Amino acid sequence: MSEKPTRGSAELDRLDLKILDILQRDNKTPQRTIAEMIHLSAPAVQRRIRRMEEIGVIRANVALVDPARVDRSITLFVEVEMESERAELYDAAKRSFAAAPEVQQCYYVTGEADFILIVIVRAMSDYEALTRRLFFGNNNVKRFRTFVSMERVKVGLSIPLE
Amino acid sequence: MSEKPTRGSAELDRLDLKILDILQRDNKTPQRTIAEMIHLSAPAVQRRIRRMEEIGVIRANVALVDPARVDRSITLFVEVEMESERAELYDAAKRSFAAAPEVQQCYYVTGEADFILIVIVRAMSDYEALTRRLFFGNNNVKRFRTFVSMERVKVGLSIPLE
DNA sequence: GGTGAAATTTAGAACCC
DNA sequence: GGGTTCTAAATTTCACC
Repeated sequence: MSEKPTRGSAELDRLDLKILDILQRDNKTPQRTIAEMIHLSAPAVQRRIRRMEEIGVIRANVALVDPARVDRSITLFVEVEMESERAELYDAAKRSFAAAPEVQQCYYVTGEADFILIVIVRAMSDYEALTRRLFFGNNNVKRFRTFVSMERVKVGLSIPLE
Repeated sequence: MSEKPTRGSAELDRLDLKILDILQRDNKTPQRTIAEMIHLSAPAVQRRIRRMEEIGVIRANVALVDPARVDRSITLFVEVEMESERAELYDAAKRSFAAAPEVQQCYYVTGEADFILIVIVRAMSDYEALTRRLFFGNNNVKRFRTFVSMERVKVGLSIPLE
């Protein structure tokens, strides 16, 4: 896990965006096929992909798993409001949230809450245990509100590119 | 008296879960390497992956793109509360939310809101335009609250397995 | 950025438990 | 039914222009 030293070469042209658009849908698409789609040669496509991986535009290549099919059917959203705004306490909370495997995503936000967590668990009892650990076990957590997902209307993890 | 093993559907054994655990981190991992890691042969791994793709356990294989690096740096969370609970109106709202490219994820939830949206835009002006389209343009939207992400503390790529 | 050949990976068939 | 060893096809990778 090394930091990326913001190269000046982080610019993406239209062809790079087209490649990303394809890989966001299916990163198993052969470079040859991509090359035909954007009128380039396969090695040129390969070089662009490698560059985007190196500079961190492409964070990872992953398989998306349906939570319901692996017995992790419950998705929850949690708004967390903190008591004190001291940086050390915030950082401690961040670390504890990020360390929990049930916490799939965690964002520090502005608005009527301080953190928004997306939690995936097998059963509500697992969530109850998590709340005791993360929230009731932290004096700096003033309040939290939970929303239980009943339906994933849209799951797209891809970012709209033009 | 024969038991119904419900084979061929969604039964996953420990080896399947181990494979998923690997592919969720890096789906470019060669089958050969996976095979070594879980002490199996490459074709066996290949058959298991193919099966999990066919029955929908693996939803897709994608590249994860850093929004900030493609000039889509603003992530927003929106709680939407509806006026009427009529199914037709809900479905219409679902469709309009899902159809918007800026809406990366949409969930139907229980709690003090009806929908939670995760929105990614280039600039706040894009979000303002989106609110006019989706919320102010829909009489059935009673209220919505927006949270602006200031930091991605944890970016959930994978579902915790095991 | 393009062209070609080599190396790696994936896909498939035959066989065994 | 699932696993293993083999071979063939496809893809990625790396020389070079």
